[in-house]
Amino acid sequence: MSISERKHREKAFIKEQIVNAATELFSLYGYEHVSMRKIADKIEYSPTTIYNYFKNKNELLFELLKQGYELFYQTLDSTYQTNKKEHFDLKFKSILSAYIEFGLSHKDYYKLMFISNIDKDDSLMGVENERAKAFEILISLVREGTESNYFIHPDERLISQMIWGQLHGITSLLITYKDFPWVQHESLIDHYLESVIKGVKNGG
Amino acid sequence: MSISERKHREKAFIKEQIVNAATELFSLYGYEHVSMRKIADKIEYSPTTIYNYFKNKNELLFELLKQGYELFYQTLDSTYQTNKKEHFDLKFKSILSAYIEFGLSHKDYYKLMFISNIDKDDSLMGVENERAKAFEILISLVREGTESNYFIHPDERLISQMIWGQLHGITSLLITYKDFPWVQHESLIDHYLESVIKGVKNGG
Amino acid sequence: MSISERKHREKAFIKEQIVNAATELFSLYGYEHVSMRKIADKIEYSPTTIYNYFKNKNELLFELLKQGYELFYQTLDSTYQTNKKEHFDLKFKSILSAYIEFGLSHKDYYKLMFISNIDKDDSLMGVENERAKAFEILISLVREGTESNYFIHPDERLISQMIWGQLHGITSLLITYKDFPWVQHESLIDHYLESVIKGVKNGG
Amino acid sequence: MSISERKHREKAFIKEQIVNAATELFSLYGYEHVSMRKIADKIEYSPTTIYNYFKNKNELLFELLKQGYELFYQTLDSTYQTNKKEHFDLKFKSILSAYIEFGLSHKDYYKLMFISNIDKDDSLMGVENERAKAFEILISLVREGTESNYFIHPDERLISQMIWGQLHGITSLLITYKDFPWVQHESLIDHYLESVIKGVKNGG
DNA sequence: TATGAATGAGTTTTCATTCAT
DNA sequence: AATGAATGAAAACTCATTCAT
Repeated sequence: MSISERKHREKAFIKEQIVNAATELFSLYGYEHVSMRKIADKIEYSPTTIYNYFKNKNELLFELLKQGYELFYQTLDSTYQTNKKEHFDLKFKSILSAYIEFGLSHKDYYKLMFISNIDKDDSLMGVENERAKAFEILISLVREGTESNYFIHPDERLISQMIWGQLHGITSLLITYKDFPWVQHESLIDHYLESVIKGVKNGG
Repeated sequence: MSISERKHREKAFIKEQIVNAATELFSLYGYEHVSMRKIADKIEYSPTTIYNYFKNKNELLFELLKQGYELFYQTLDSTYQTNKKEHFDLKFKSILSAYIEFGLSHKDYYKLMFISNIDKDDSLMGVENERAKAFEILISLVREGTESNYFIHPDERLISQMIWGQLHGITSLLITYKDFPWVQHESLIDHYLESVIKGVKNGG
Repeated sequence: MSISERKHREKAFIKEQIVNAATELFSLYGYEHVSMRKIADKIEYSPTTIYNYFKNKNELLFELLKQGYELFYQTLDSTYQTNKKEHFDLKFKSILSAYIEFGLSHKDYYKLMFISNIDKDDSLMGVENERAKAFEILISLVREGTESNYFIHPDERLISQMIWGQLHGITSLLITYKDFPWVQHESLIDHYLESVIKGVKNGG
Repeated sequence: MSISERKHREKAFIKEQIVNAATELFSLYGYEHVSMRKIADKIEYSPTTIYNYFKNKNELLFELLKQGYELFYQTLDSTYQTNKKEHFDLKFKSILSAYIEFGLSHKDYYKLMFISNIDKDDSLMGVENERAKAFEILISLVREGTESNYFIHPDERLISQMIWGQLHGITSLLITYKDFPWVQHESLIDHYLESVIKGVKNGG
């Protein structure tokens, strides 16, 4: 390993530390309530140091969201690849399931990515494209379904938007209303998915 | 109209102005990003004046949420009353429709009530009860359905939580992602409702 | 009683109420920590009303101090009158005792009059004269003593200033350090007075 | 001098500047009337800077009082050490004299330490112990006196409280009533001390 | 590269006071 | 005489950010 490479890795490591600390704190207390100092304290660096890695707080958020969307994409994609050869029913359900699973396993990211309406700087617009890449998986799967007349409606945009809505609904509620008297999570999600599929699937 | 009554109305009017300005600004920029000064500027009063009507920023939020939940309740209840005698299918759909309609007609309120995860002061706990009252309508309607074996599952809590999830999903997405290339709203919502009902309704 | 007299009395009554409330609150929480609103609340009038009786907060303090000095004067004077014919020893001691007694019985006043260093508006200068009147009693008594060579020093100003210092010392400490582990108050004061007298009195 | 040491000194220097400015202003106008901005203005820094050195206004007061009590202790202790071997009369008088001297030389400190009744935060309780340390000197000296039957009363607590009262009396009056027509200071204090000693000393 | 020092802009809130009625 | 409404001024404090080293 060359010297410059080692330095590069160290640098990436600190950056990663910062992003991790920020993700946790942002999710825990909300973006607005987390000061640069608090992030710095958590990783035991000075606040100034963060500015050596990120131009400002917003860029830090940007990086964080990029990683979130990347992880989101990886999650959906790997599910997709794993089930590629399976029957459509299974493929479809596994993707829906993966979406919810992602949200509940990475509440921090999901909140920042899909719930919080953070005042996006112009510089933040970039990440929207990242999100699109992940959605493409869902859309192409739906397209596959429409082609074989699987869904109640032939418009793939309509169907995928409906599905996104339903997936987002339960995911965001479970995250936001942690203390609501939900029925048992697993059972709720199971029935929810069944219902969603029943709702969009052709026939009865 | 007596003098005291006029005064009372004036006072109520200013309070209303404050709440309206706050609602709009909170929803637009987020509770944290809206200062008392900004609210005051909007209604062209001094910041101090707001404190003559509300003890502090949190109480202002409280009032605002209370009004939101009240309106939410009224909306659902009037829909319920209107369709009381109708066939269950119609009754049921009209309530679901009313929920989404409320969210889209009062985006500001909906955001503050169901999307923003505002750090609620203890003093704010009161409004949670207001919300419960509104939900009671949905729940009792679902109960009516379960009694006649309308739904795929006999547990009214399960069914109503699923329905809330689905309603919240589309409503919050449409509000949060205003600029997303949605298919035509009306058509989307129509199909969405059909799908939700198909998904939870017994039989095929 | 004429109508104007009744009105005059009512007016005086409210003024008195205000002064009483203010005295209590000022002493309890400190002049700076008592707002006009708090005084108003206590007497169940509006803050504005106070301004119908006093030009501003400082004038209210002025009135209050005036009453305090008046009471101080009355206390010393009545003690003086009562013991006029007594032996000098007794007369003298009773005045010293009355001073301390006044302080401890009217901690509120004493604090405001002799301890707090309130930023006296020019308008407040007037009360200083009131205080002088009260001191005059002490001084004239001391003068009587010096004339009969009672004290260790012939200068009546010197002696009375020394005595004031000693009286103020114990009085202010007992008021300010309420929680100090004092020996029993009565005994402390008794011995204190004995000591003061022994200290300034001629002979042994 | 190493670089880190220089930095350390600079930091200590600014802290000292802040404390000095605060001491003077607090004493002059009262703790409540001095804003962080006013202190900052005096030392020509921004108000924020003060917060880089002290957590808040109360901590600044705390530091200041700590220094005051430390100086108080040093003053009494060095007087005590210097006169350790002297005759009790001299030793005793020199301590009394040192107390008054301290008050008049450091009026600002004395006011804040013994006259102002500042609403002490819980965090401030610590300094009370500092004060006790200083008093210990006076008390132990008195104890020495009582053991040899020097005083009019065998209770060392009684005697030391009486003495404190008398010392505080003249000191606080001279500080508070700067403009009172005092007889010549030096002479007043001399006679005062003589009188205090005569008052508590056995025999005549 | 890491950071200590510094700050401008902004936050919520309190208060004495005025004015029209 | 009493007061509701309104406000300018100021308070303590926080924060993202810059700069020199």
